[in-house]
Amino acid sequence: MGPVKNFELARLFYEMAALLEVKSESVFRVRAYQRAAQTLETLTGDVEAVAARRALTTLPGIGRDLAARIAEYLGTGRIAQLETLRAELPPKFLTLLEIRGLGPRTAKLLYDRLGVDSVERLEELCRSGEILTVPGIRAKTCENILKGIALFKAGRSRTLLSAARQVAAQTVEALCAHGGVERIEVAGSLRRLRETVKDIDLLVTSTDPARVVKTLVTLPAVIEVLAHGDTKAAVRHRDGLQIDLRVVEPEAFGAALQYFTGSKDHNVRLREMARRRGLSISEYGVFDEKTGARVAGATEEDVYAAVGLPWIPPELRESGGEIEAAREGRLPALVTAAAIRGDLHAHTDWSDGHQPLERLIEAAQGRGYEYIIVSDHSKSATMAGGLTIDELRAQIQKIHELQPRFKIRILTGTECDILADGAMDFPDEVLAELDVVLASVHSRFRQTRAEMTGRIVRALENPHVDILAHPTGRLIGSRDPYEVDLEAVFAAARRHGKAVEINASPDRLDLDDVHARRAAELGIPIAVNTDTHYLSNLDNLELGLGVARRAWIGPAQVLNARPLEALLAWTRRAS
DNA sequence: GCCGTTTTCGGCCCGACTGTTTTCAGTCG
Repeated sequence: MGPVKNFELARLFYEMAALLEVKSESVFRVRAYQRAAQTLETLTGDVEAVAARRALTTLPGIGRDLAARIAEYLGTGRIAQLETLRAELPPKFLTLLEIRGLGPRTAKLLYDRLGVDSVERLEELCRSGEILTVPGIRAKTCENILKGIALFKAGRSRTLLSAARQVAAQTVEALCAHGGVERIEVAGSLRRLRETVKDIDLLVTSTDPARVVKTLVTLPAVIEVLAHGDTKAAVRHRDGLQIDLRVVEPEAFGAALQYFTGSKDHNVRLREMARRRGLSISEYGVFDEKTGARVAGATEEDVYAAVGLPWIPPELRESGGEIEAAREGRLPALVTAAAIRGDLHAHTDWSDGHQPLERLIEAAQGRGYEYIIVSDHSKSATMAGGLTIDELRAQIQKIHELQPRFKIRILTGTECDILADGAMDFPDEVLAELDVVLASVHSRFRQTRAEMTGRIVRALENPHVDILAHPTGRLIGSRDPYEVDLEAVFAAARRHGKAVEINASPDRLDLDDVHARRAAELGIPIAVNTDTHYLSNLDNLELGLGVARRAWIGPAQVLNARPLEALLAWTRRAS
């Protein structure tokens, strides 16, 4: 898969940035490495291909020197400068920087003075009190470091978007219930719909700021107050999420919303643009540097307009080319829920779903869909109650009987296992009886990269297969993607006219944003499916659409945004 | 280390809160 090298290099550049920061190198030099890492992380094409075209320096933030480092890595698998930097510090030193509240300065100070080289050693020194011998470290700092260590040990995992959305909704409701809130919005990575988030950013206008801040810090679900000022508070929620609250003036709300939505890198880019125009942007507004007059700030549209840009959807604000696209008037029109005409991945109690066929159909019709698939598991998926051929045929018969009672079109289908050798779990003549065939991997996850890639490519060669479901098999936070060359998989999908799925299950979100963007750029139709097992899962569509929007995908690229007839014409295509 | 609709040199985003400080550095977002 092409982006593997992109990500490897991004990680190495982040590491170099951290090492340089510890060495007290120029913050601008550090930032240059961070920006290059960011560029590599969001690059949808293959960095090796860019290097082959000798076009590395055309990438934003990558100049002569960093291009040379990239070329060095692609050529030799090493970066000499990085190895020199690593040699100057103990191997586990950088993990110290993952402790909240402990930055590069203090970590280096503790290393120089006391030889702190690991989290374990740091904890010993805090507990023994020896750390207090270091100038500038007193009891409070020691206490904060111990808290940070506890947090670090408790697990550094980020929270799933779906869970964070619930906490955010509850918190908003609680704040509104206790008065003082005029307007409240969720900002941050939650608003950008990142797949996981680390904290919840809330933005409020208020007639009584102190009251709102007070409400937050005293909420029963809050287990720790991290900061508590006049217009700002930060607390830890009992489920581990940090919640940051800011109270702002109405005339600055747009500027504050823009600022707190981020991403940080997007904002830096925007502020640089502003500087070049003699403007300065902060969370309080856009200001003329000469006169100090506020020129924008009430709405986000104003803020972007002040630097000559159209409003940019939050999902795109990842410094992945959106500012250039905005400047050139080629921002995509992103897919919305209104464009979705049906769901192409759903289960019933015929396999491992929890609702009868009829309930699924009613619920889908109730959502205003034109069509709903019934795609239960195939026979080899025994754990998931996969259907035998006879059962599948009985289900098809049942669907034909039910159809006249419903306006919505019920599509017959299967989520058919791709067997270890790439054969499909149902024979071709059975697959041919279905409207839509999903193919997916549910077993033998540990095959080699070559085996897994060949397995999936073979499945895509089957003329009856329509959609590759959850293409990488990852479960966020619990199971890594299986080893697979996605670039080869996408090439096969394109060659054989198949679609790939964005699976909207909260812990799947598979494809992810970067790979979905790549697939869509290749012209592969994208199915945004919920993989519903419980009826409430139909609401997960929003999460899948979040991924699609972050992948710059418009309605024309979404398979299940097509009208029924167009969809059926596509599934009946000659392969 | 990067970059240019003020510049190929001299800049590089902005502010709140905390803890340890008599004026500010570090950290975070």
